[in-house]
Amino acid sequence: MTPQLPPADHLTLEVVDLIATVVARYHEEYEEAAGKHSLTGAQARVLALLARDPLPMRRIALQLKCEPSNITGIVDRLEARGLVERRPDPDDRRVKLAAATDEGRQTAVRLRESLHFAREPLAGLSERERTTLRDLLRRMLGEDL
Amino acid sequence: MTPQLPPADHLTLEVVDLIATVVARYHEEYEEAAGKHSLTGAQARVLALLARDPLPMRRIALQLKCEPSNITGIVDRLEARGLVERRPDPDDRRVKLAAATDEGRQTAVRLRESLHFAREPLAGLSERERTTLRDLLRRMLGEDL
DNA sequence: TATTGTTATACTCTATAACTATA
DNA sequence: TATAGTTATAGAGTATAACAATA
Repeated sequence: MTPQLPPADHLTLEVVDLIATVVARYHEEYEEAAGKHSLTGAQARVLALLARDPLPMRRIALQLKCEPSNITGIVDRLEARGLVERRPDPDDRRVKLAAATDEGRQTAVRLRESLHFAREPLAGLSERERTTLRDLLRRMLGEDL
Repeated sequence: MTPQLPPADHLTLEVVDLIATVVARYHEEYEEAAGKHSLTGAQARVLALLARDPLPMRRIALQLKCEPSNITGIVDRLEARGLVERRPDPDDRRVKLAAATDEGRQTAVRLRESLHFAREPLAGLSERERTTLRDLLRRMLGEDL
């Protein structure tokens, strides 16, 4: 069953609305930044993941919360552009490890640098305010961080 | 040119990371809530818009920030399910107004009620904290609200 | 038998360009 | 001629089901 919630007061609805705006703004900027590198959002997310560590295809699907069959195509397209490569896993010959190439890592870094969202607006807040914001967001998100 | 930003400090990066988590969480819940009503995310967003007011196709595209040609298909599918209907605009015969049906409005209400995100976690904050969060988010988002 | 990655299929969303009917 | 909505098309993401190789 869906948990029952008390009727939301005006203040809560206002905060929910602000969060929805943040979400919309964040997504626009992410897609725009990806587009500047001729990447789709999904490709950019996978590349950002692989820039940290090589991962089995299955693990990528878990991170993106989509079916493993979809990852095949996304990695195919990244591989065709030389940003990612597939390597065998020495421990399990069923597994393929997707890994970012040097060029892929460079692209990931430039992508992250072009993602100004939240960084630019946060510059308008004092350190004390940013700390408050951090603590409130942490409590909102709960223990599972 | 992309505006130059000072190198981000640890605190700022942490807040950016928390916001990214909020964004991811919000999207998961939105898609899940839409799915429970057999709607895609795009269909749910359009339905939510039309539940407030009838809109010309063009205006829907502006709100969703996509090409007008895409709206045709989305409204087609909502119309096929009886959630939305197309009406002529008496003032301009080129324009078609998309409007939610009674059933569409009911679905929109249930959709919004099943969107617990941000409402549930916010319940853990005091009114004073929610006010602080609201003010900080407002300042982050700037004047263009 | 179970698991990993892939293929095949179908649907939706997306942008682009061409078309129609109005203005 | 300009605009609103549509159609046609192609590419990408998504889920489902079936498959080969490996465990």
